[in-house]
Amino acid sequence: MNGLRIGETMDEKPHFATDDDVIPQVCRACEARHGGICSVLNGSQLAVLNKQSSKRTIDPGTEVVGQGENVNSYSNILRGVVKLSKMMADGRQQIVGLQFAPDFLGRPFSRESSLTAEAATATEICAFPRAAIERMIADTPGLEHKLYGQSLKELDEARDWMLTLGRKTAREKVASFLHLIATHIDPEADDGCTFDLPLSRADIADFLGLTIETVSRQMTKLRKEKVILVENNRHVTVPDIDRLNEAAGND
Amino acid sequence: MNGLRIGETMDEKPHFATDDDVIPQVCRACEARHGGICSVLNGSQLAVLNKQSSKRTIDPGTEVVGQGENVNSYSNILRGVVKLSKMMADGRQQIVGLQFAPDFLGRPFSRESSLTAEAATATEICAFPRAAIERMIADTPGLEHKLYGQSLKELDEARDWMLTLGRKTAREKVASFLHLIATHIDPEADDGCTFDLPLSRADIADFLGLTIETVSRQMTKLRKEKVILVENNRHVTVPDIDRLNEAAGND
DNA sequence: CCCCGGCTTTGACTTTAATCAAGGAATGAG
DNA sequence: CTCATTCCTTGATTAAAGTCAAAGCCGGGG
Repeated sequence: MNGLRIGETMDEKPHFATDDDVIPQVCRACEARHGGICSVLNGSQLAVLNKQSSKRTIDPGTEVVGQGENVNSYSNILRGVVKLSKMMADGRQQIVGLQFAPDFLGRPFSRESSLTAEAATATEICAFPRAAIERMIADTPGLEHKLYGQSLKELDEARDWMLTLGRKTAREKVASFLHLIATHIDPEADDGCTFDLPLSRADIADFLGLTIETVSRQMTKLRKEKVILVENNRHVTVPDIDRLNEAAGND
Repeated sequence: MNGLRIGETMDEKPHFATDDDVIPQVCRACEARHGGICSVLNGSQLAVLNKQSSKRTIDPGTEVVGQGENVNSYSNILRGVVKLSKMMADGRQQIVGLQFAPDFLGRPFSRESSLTAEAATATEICAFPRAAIERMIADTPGLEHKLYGQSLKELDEARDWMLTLGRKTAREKVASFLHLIATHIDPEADDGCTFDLPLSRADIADFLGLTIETVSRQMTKLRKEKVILVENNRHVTVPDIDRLNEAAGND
């Protein structure tokens, strides 16, 4: 990105340590210290945040924040998949994003959530009080930079998905979804990856703007054409990611 | 938002002026100094930027940036409407956002544009070289904060639109579009607003994930039901914005 | 082990929007 | 003014996805 400091740890160098250099014990092995927002914080900032943070495990299907609710905490996703969705008054629902570890969960500077965040799989988060984060953002430009970066990434993803929702066929939509999951869950495998779907057919339908039945039919077709292999409904193998990508309409 | 300085002008106060207080002549009446990113810059910063900036008028249908092109400048929209769109290899297109004055146009920290920006109406922009803005972002936290704010706004809008694309009927989509334009072009009018559509039927179709014919049919229906009045294809009057909002599925 | 519940698949039929095909207004050039 | 072009509307037909209904699969509890 630009010239801002990325907050590398100085653990290795033997020198006279200050508070800023000491990483709290619980943070050391934490996923969020890698790619997450905590990677731009120094030791004393981590210590401050850590004192107010609480780790929570969330069962699939449990809401983290509800649409229209007041938000009093933000969090880092440490494990699992969180779905962000919007609901219309008559119950129609659309999933507008999926978040994976170590994403930051929450929309800064907005008291009321315009969407629902719900665990799709077993999920672990590290939650902070609203005020603690906002104070830290205000006097840590690097943190705001990091958050800005995530929001730009989410914006790119949202716009990609708008193309999928508006212009792709049911078949292409399902293939696009499988491709999205494949590249997020099994990022290294360029060829022949395998994973468990984090979403039920109903969730997939809500993500793709389709019905359960249509998702099921298209999955069956892709299976019969050997673009994917499916075991036990949830477990998918993609023998050739390029073929899947082609089925998704990305030439 | 938070406690960051919003960069108010000090023109009025009689005191010993520094360079920072003097607003360049051309910026004084500029829309971007109001809500745009220039509102967080001081006089000397505006002067620096101003020296490298160029105002340009862009005809409808002209590309500002092309999908896949390298980006070497960013700009402020001073007048008009810019459409952001994505195209698939086979020509299917989706408009993924509309930008109005005084929005900032460009995606910081990405060399290559993932979308096309094209003037929808006669548009005026103030363009800056890439490097000038990025340097200024790096040492002006208030500027990055402002840009972050715009990106969060765009993300909210993108997600709202995902619900429209994925879950609304053709009628609701068209009504949603009209509502969006009504609230952006004629923001004060709570009741009985009137405006010119900035987009052709083809563009509206590309924004809504529909065909031209379906857009036209739904416009006709809404006209026959007196939800809207249409003159000369482009000029629309909304007698009751709540009825339009209801037709858009927002109860 | 079997039964029950939820999730998923499959089939028959309906509905919505897309496609194909004319025809009609508005705009601009000559 | 007239013609040509582009944009928009309307109608008839088709295709894609939705709805309704039933049956299969899988996992957990008794």
